[in-house]
Formats: sequence, structure tokens, C-alpha cells
Amino acid sequence: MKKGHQVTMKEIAKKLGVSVSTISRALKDSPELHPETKRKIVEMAKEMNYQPNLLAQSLRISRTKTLGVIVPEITSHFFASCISGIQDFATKRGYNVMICQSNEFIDQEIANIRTLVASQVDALLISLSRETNHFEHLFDLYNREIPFVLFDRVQEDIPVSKITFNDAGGAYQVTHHMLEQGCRRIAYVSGPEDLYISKKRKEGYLKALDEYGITEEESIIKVTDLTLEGNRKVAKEIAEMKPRPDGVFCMIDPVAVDVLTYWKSIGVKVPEEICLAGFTDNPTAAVVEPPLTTVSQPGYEMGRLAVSHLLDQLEGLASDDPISIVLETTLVPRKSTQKKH
Amino acid sequence: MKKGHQVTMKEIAKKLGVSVSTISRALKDSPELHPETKRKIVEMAKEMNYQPNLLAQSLRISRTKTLGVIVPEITSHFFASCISGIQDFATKRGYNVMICQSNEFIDQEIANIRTLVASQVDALLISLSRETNHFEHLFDLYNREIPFVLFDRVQEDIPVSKITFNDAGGAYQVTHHMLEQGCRRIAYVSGPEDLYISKKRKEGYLKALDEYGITEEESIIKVTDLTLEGNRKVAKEIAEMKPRPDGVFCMIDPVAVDVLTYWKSIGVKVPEEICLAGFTDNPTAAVVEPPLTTVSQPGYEMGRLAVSHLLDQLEGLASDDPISIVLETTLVPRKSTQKKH
DNA sequence: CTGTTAGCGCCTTCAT
DNA sequence: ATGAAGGCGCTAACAG
Repeated sequence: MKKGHQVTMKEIAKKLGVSVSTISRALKDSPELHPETKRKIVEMAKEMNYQPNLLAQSLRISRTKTLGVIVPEITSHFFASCISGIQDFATKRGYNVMICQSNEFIDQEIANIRTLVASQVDALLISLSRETNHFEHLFDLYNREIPFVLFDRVQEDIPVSKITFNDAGGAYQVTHHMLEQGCRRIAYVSGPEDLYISKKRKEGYLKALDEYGITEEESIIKVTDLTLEGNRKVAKEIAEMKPRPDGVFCMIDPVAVDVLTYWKSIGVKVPEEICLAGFTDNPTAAVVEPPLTTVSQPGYEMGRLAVSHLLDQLEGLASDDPISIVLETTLVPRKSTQKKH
Repeated sequence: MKKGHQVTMKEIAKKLGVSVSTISRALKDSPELHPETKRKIVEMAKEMNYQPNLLAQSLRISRTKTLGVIVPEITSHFFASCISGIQDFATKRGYNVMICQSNEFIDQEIANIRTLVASQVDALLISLSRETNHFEHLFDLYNREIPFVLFDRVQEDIPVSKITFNDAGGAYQVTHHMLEQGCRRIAYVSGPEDLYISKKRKEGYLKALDEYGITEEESIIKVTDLTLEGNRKVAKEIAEMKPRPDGVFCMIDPVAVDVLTYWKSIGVKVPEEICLAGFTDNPTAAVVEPPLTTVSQPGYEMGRLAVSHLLDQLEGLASDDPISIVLETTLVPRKSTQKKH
């Protein structure tokens, strides 16, 4: 299939017997043009259905007004929300967006960066893959002075702006809430331990315990690989503990949902026998039975802030010095932690 | 913030004291080059971290190897899956993807098309907004010979390839299943009536009823505007009917979930008092209590097929004649329709 | 007020 | 085996 021909300025120029620059000027509404000529040109352009070729423009001015976005997974509701926020606000400021997913692989992340850079995006917004444990590709971007920001899944040592949630704070909120509900022995189900969020959420969890004079108990801090099997395995281990913890805080909602489902299948009652909480406030959290207590993270807002700050820097409205924006989370208490009535 | 300078062929040429054309040839591994020169150039390019400027290339060959995608909502799990499929397979064939969302507004859909076309995408994949009730913008694309396909939310009169699900078939499957479970008076909750899927799913619903010798009963075919309030209103109406239907088939899962939640709040028991089914197999459908019978639509697969066919046409591997690909859906029976044991 | 020229980065004749 | 020239579509500096 051949793509149909697009009308160019040259063609309008020929048809009207004027030079290409005149066309260019008319279409930019330059003041130094004879009004009549301008009128004719604009009219003809419309009639011929002229559309400027952004490619050519971009090549000339060495700016594409396009941003690259890399997320681990588009199908995650949270990242989809971020993208939505980025998209909406980029559009508002006249920027396009190219979106890539790393599928949680560092190799794809690197490949994505290559393509986006080759496509001459003006800047990047990146959320790191789960696998990303070395950062040459990011330092490389930095050294080549390609502006970028990190959001949600960040790496602290890279000197660029970062937009994150107060993960420790959120974990503190939810743990504190469970303690208030009467829990006294709360397990923590962590994701892979080198993940930023695993660490941060553990921090908040421990802080809340500490405030209640409860010391860390290593045997009830579990690690899952985030697969269904891994999550069920942890659920089983906790269910079989004697004595059993009276509450469980899972690092992310999907883990909590898997745990809940498994417990239901073996007859462990939530919240009567054990409280359960997650993190992120996925759509599923609200509809499981019992509804899951969790911590909401406004993804759309994160996207909005990330892109707004990036564009401010790009357009000189904000200083180039990297800043760190920390968004607060909100506790969403639901039935799964409701011990009192 | 200023973007760092990108190395160009010109610079390599200067450094090595050869012409730009030689660089170009070396980098394309042209055979008519002195091996030693070639080696030197490739080495230097690597050392200088040269990256070809896709923009310039595209301008030259009038092809960007970029596809535009327009979906109603990125945050919908189904569309996110489609995007994921499109993305993965476009990448495999060396194409980039620019994604836009219409947010279900026709104006944004039109604006998205404009931007993508201006950005010189080679082709488009479009899923129409809910609002889209006139189609000049699509006929315009067609007339300008810009290749595109429609997927999921399509318009039948436009002579381009379309990828859809067998919506009528899926609705038939689920209605038939409810009949087999013993339901004899099944209500249908439709979305806005001019939506393609509203119509198609009603078709399948009626066909299944017909096969059981049950005639259409207008009073139990309800229409919702798909908002929470609308869905609850319908749920209330059905709950208050005397006699009450013994089954309800909702056009999409979110409606069914809202209905279920409302019924729970007023003590209507599913499936004991009334069966309930949805359509799409959203993640939420599996985790509500009781788990929701639904029809699964493989979004990733739809994306894969859509982009593969489009690229086949684009690259002359498939005929330009529009075709219609219809994907079959799969019934996912769950507890919400389980009358027998 | 308008045309000519040059150049963004790349590639492809054509000439040597 | 290599260089020079021209052009993709557009804009901006310069020259009338």
C-alpha cells in the first residue's frame, strides 16, 4: 500500500506563481505581507488541504515537540493513569508523546531509550523496570544532556528530577491504621528486596511498629517474587504459622488479592481472623470481598506533575537543577482491616 | 534547558578528513568501500557515540516507520491490552508507535488524527470514541490515502480493514449459558443504543432467547448511560420488578460490577435469587464476590492482529482490499451464574 | 512586500 | 574507492 501524497508548500507556490517563502510567511501570518496575497494563499492552502510537515519543521528547528515515555507495563492501571496524565498535559502544551513499555526488562528499557532518542524526542519521562539494577543507560542520557525525569520507579543517585510517592509515609499510614484497629503482630509481604518501593514501604511499616513499641520480627517479614505462585506460597506460610500474625500488609494490591483469594479457598476469614491491607488502590481492591484496605496513589496527578515540571525545565520556566517532588498518598480504609465495628 | 548536541555524520567526516557520503556508505556497510576506511569510520562513529537522526532519514524517504494509535481510553484494561499487543508487534517489525486517547470525545479524536498525520505517521490504528456519530474525518483520511484500520469500535461503512470481536456470538454464548443454568427470564442491560457493541450484543442475546422459544420482552431490556448512577438506577429498577427477572446480562463488566455492588447493599443474593453476567473479562470480574461470569476478549491478540495486518498491507505483503477480521470470544463461566451445583 | 539562498541531517545519483 | 551535488519540506537571513 502506498501512502497518498501530502500537499507541500512548493505545490501551492507553483499553483499561485509565487515563491515558497511567501507561502511560508503567509501561513505563519507574517505581518510584512500584502493582505491580498496572504488571503489568496491561505485560501488555496485550505482548498488543497495543506498540512504542514512536522518532520521537516522539526529537522529545521532541531526540536520535535515530542516527549518519550517509558513505563514498565501499559496494562497496569497505575501506569496507564500516569500515561493519561502525561498525555493530557503534554497535549495542552503542544507536545506529542511516544509511549514505550519495557515489560519489566532492562534490555527493552535500553532499547526503548535508543529508539526514542533516535526519534529525536525533546525529553524523556522514565519509570524504571523491575530488572533495572545498573544505570549506565541513564548516566549516558545524562552525559549526552538529553533532558529526562524519573517517576515512581526511580534511582536516587542519578542527578535528575524525580517524582515519587511518599512510600514510607503511605506504609506508615496503613500500618498505623492496622495497629489502631487492634492488630499487634503484623506481617509484611515485600516484593524483591532491591526494589525501591519494597525498601521504602518496609521503612514506613517498621516506623509505625516502632511507635507502638513493637520490635521487628524477622520471621514475619516475607518476600514474594510477585508471581501468583509466589504470592500463594507466602499466603500459605503465613496461614500455617503458630501463632498466626493478626494482620498482613502486602506491598502491592495484587499480592494482597492473591493472598485473600488463597485464604478464602482454605477458609481463613478476613478480617475476623486476620486483617489484610495492600497498597496502590487498584480497581480490584475496591471490589474484592471483603473490600481491601489500601493506600491510594494518584497516578494521573503524578503524570501531570512529571510532565509539567519537565516542560517547565525544557522551556526555561523552571531551573535546571534537579528537584524531588514527593506526592502524598491517602489511606483508604475498607472492611479488610475492620476489627472493631 | 538545552538539549545536548547530537553527533552528526558531518562531524565524523570532518574529524576523519573524508566526505559525508563516505561516512554514509560506511555506516550502511556499502561494499564499494575500502575495508580499512570503513573500519576506521565505524570505529570513530562508535567512539563518538553517533546515533542516526531518524527525523532526517524519514524526511528523505518520506516514511517514518511510525504508526499512530487512537483509543478512547488508555486506562481501560482492554484498550491497554490492545496497545500492548500493537506495541510489541510493531516493534518487532521495526515500527514505532505514537499513542493518543480521545477520552471518548469526537473532537479529541479528530485532533488526534490531525496531529498524528502532521507527524507523518505511516498509518493509523483507530478505535472510535463513544461520541463518534459522524465520520467525515475518517472518510477524509481515506480520501487522502492515509492507510488505517479500525479495531473494536468500528464503523461499518468505511472501506478499510476492521478487526472486531464476534460480539453477537459472545452475547449468545453467555445468554445460552444462563438459559442452560435454568434462567428463563433474562434481562439485558445495554449501553447507549447507537453503540455498535450495544446492538451486536443485543442481537446475540435475542438469538439465544429465540432458540429457547422465549420472545423478546421489552420491559426487561434496560439502557444505562454507563455512569455509576445510571448503573445503580437500572440495578434498582430490576430489583424492584415484580416478578423479578431470574438473570441479568450486562453489556460490559463494569456495569455488572456496579449492579452487583448495589444488589449486595440491598441484600439481593447472586446467584441464588438472580444470576448475573458481564462481558469483556476485566480483572475486576474475577475477584468480585461471587466471581462474575463473563466473556473474554483477547485485547492483546486483537492489537497483534490489527497491527500485523496493517503492516502487511503497508509493506505489500497483503492485498490492499479491506478485510474484516472477526475474533471469537470465550465464555468464562463463574459462580455468578451457577444455579445448579 | 517578495524572491533568492542557505541549511537542518541524511542518502543517492553522478562524476572522477 | 571516494567526492560533489542535489533534494526531502520547511524557515530565516539577506537582498532587493
